[in-house]
Amino acid sequence: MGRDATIIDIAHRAGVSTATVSRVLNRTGKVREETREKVEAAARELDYQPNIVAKNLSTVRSNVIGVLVPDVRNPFYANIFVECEKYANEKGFSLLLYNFLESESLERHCYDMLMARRVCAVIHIGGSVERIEASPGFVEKIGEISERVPVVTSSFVEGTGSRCVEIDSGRGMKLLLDYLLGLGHERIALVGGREDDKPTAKKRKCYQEALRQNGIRYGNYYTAGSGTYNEQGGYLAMREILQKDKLPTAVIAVSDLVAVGVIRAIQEKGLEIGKDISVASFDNTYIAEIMEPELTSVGNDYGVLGRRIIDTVFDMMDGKTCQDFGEIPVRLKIRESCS
Amino acid sequence: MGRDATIIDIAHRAGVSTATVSRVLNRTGKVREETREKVEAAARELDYQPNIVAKNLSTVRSNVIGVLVPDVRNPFYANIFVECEKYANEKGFSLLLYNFLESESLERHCYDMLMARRVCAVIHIGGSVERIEASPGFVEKIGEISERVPVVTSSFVEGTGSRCVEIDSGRGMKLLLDYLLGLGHERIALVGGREDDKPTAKKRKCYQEALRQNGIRYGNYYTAGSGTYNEQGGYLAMREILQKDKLPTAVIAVSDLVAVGVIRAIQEKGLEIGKDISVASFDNTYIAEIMEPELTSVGNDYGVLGRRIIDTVFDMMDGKTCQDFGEIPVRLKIRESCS
DNA sequence: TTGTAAGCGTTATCAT
DNA sequence: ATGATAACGCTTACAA
Repeated sequence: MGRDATIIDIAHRAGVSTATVSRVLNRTGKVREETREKVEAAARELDYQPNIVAKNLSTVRSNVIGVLVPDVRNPFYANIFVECEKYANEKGFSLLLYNFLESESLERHCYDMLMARRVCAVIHIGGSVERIEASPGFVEKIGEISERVPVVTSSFVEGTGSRCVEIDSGRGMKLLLDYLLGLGHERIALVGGREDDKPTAKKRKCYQEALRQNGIRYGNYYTAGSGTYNEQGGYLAMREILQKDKLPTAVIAVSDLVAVGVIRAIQEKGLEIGKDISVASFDNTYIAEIMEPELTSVGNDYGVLGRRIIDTVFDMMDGKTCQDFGEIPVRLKIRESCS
Repeated sequence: MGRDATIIDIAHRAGVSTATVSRVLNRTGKVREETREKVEAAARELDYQPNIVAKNLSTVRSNVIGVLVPDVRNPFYANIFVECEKYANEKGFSLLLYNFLESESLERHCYDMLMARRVCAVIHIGGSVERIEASPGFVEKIGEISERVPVVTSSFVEGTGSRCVEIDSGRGMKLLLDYLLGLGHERIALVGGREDDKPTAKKRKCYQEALRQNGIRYGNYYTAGSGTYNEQGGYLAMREILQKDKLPTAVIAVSDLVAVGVIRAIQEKGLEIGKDISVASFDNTYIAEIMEPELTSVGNDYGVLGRRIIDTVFDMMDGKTCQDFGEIPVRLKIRESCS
């Protein structure tokens, strides 16, 4: 099994210089038609596969983008990843994925790995970038890195060169509330999410404002939901709520996964979803579709989110003075869990 | 923003040669304690980050492993990816993930990208490697690649240098059937999966054998399920089954996702899961946990699967004459969907 | 239009 | 124990 063919081999075979080969292969610079053909033929005959490692070293610019997410097993992040991947691959970029699994130290370590690999950009969704109180050292780190390569995050990280692509969760909450209010609900609970998380904070703020504007005050159904975003968190939070004497008629979960737990708690109590208590949530992942009853959920189009993220990365790489994108629009998908 | 510090900078600062710096940084070769300290200090002061690209070019051996899966949005693949990632990262390897999204041409293209990036190994789960009739050219391609770098697949690909790590779906089927038979079921349907897929074929074979051994013949409930592995496929297949005059008392879905569709069809018909018709499935992903009722499912420990895959990759890289691992054990997780 | 040759940041082989 | 220096495969001024 001989070593891979290199441009030197091609150059020899075609009787030209490596420079010419490079020019042909990359369609950069002028070459005579005849020469081009000779080179291309040689490349084909040798079954040439470019060595991107060498290319990257030479150009000091790799074409892999590092992607940091809490956990791809969560469909929300998987959706984002896949959509980003589609557009990135189209442009010849690959994605190096790291799951930091809720571990802050791992999250930090991932950054080191990304830098060591000289990724040409990093996309950081969730985790530290969404903390209201950034953990010490984190902002410095991201600031430092964003000086070297484009960094795109899911929330604004002040004092760094990073850009963010945010989902319009404020509007999402408004859509949800309008819908529920329109349905006649007045006792609406909000469940899940951690206290110090920006998207959650935004949702809560909108929630409180909207209720106030409608002259409703049921803040007592507003709960931290054990600070998590998973089923467990939703379940525990809902159990707590179900102990109160005056139950809500509707509950909004900060994510589909949380809603799953909420639903479980409600059903366990012998109540019926969409009848005794309506449930709606954020994200609109496939989880919402497979539940029974199907979940009414508000979410963004992951295709446009992915494209925006990648476009932002490219704009930054091109040195364009791009500002943060406006928030990604969301829409309400009405299914069966509310009435 | 000055360029990154290189080992040359460190060498200057520490007053030694780059060779020595390299030896210190990689703990390879002997260096005087004093020298070591000087170098380490210099590295620290310059905030040195190794350039893995250069290292890879120099060693002709990258340390990223390419991972090919149909779609990480499917929790089954996401589980595998995350577990592989854990062990790989531990050893200083990163995973380059590609989703080929059921597209055979994309699958092929992914291979080219992986090769161009000089990944040091490839892990290929699902898709073409599981076809009974390999698509033309595919075996050649994988054979060719497996001559260059270790290739680990989820099914045996004959005539190539690849190794496989298989899940013991035969045993899984047996567990499921024993359980169901023990519960008194005799009319057991099998739903989902494509005709020309090895794991599915294996399940079907075991299914038929086990039924025959028990003197049961309900092959008429055995269906191709529209050839898919998703909810839609399960739904359609189950609808078909529900039109027959003699309904099965239990159905086995080839995956949790398929089971979701099966359940939907059953409930739509006004029947009750676990009472009128029992449902069980393969994979035991979190989907099985969030369903209502919770799904009885047979699956493997993704932690051991991931470790086996990565271990196999390492063994192959070390040139160990490793044989295929025996099949990954599975176990039955009994929940509420059967009775 | 094409060629020459100097990097890109490491590693690893020889010397010393 | 350490230092020179030739790779590794490609890009890209600069020359011709």
